[in-house]
Amino acid sequence: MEQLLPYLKLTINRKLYIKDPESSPLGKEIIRQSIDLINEVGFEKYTFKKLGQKIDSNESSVYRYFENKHKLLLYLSSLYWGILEYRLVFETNNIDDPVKKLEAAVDVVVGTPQHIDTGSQINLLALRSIIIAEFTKSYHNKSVDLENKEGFFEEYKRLINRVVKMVLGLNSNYPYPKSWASNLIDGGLHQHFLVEHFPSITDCSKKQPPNHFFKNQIKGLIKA
Amino acid sequence: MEQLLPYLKLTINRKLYIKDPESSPLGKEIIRQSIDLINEVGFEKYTFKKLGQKIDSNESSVYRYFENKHKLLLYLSSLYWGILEYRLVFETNNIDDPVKKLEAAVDVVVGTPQHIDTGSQINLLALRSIIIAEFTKSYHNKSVDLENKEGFFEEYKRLINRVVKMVLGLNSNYPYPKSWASNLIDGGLHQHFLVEHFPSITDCSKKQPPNHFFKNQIKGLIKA
DNA sequence: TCTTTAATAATAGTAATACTATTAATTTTG
DNA sequence: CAAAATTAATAGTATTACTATTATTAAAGA
Repeated sequence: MEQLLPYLKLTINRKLYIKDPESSPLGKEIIRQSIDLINEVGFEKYTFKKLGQKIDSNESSVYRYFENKHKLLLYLSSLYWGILEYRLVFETNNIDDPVKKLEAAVDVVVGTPQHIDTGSQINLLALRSIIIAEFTKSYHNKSVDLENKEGFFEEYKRLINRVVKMVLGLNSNYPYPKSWASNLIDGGLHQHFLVEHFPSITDCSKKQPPNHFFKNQIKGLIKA
Repeated sequence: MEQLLPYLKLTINRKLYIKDPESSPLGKEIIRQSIDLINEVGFEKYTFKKLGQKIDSNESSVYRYFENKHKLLLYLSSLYWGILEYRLVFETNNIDDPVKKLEAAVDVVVGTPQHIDTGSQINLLALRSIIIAEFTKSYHNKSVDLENKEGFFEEYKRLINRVVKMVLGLNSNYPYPKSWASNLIDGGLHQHFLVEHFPSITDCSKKQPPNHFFKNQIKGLIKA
């Protein structure tokens, strides 16, 4: 199992929270309901005040868990990528054929999220919607480099590097394994977004989801 | 010349501005200096007040041109995509070989921006930096669908659809021409961002820029 | 040239946001 | 059961994204 399980719970960078939200019912409620609220009103209109009301608690109580909403978004993102990493390793572990392995990886990484028991019950579909709509905002700012140094994007990068290995397992001479993998993650989110909001510039749809588009590229990868 | 030139100046949606910034020296200064200022401090910290000071003018004067900074970002984006569309048509017009044509398209669309005379002198490299860092924010919000209906993303979609035609010119049976083209635009920006901030998850660099990565995919497109 | 109009500048003000600080009430734990 | 930790409630601050009003300057028409 590639010593993975210890990650899932543990790797969310401690600097992302003040008090571990997994350590109390209020903390878990903050996560659960933040996902719903951000999904509902969007990250810009989401405030700790509104969240406090929603969870029958208080703005200042939320601030005891998270320094600010930006950090909370980074936390949710890490959670999402962590869950995907878990499923990625789990679901590709026993596949030997490198093509099938990468196909399975694409399905995990850009396909519909499968439920997984993470202790607290979170709405994974809502979480993915948030990631699709808001993840880019978490790094498109002037403090990326600092926050990257602090390790706030480790889960994200680790996931990508797992895909990179699978691409190389398919064709060790392919010159763009990292770009292909990072484009898979980012592009997967983007195609999902287009299906919802800009259907005229994507061939993907509910019936032909984004993972099909990327799996279609795999044969090209072998020869490249 | 595919009746293109009339576009460039004219197509920026009138609803994006209150008073056409091209219609006065102050307006042109607003655009020019906004590009510099956003590039410098980031879109979040960019305010009309700061801009007013920078151009030795006034916050309220800026508001006479743009309803808010979100509209200004949409304006700058349309300007950028409009310029690319112009160059795209111009530089691929005389190429018959569909592979070479698409390669040229990729170079225009994700390569380094070439200077073009747009009347007012704008810093195209700075504008591209803004697009790389901020364009996704212009549609990742709750009003996308409305704003899309209003035509605020026409330049963007038109550019993509021009690339779509070239992909189909190469292989009319390829099932994902739109997704490939939209992924080219979005993924191109993303790879540029990675080169600057997350070099560990991209194979691209200054020497091996993102357009190489996408041109490498073209052969796979023919057989797909 | 004078006058009207339009464009711009200056100032002030408002509602909302993203917090901080303080104190009070409640829970947990040793 | 007392001390410590957690949570709730309230208030306050700096900044932002505007709106409104008035004053000043420039341009354009008669």
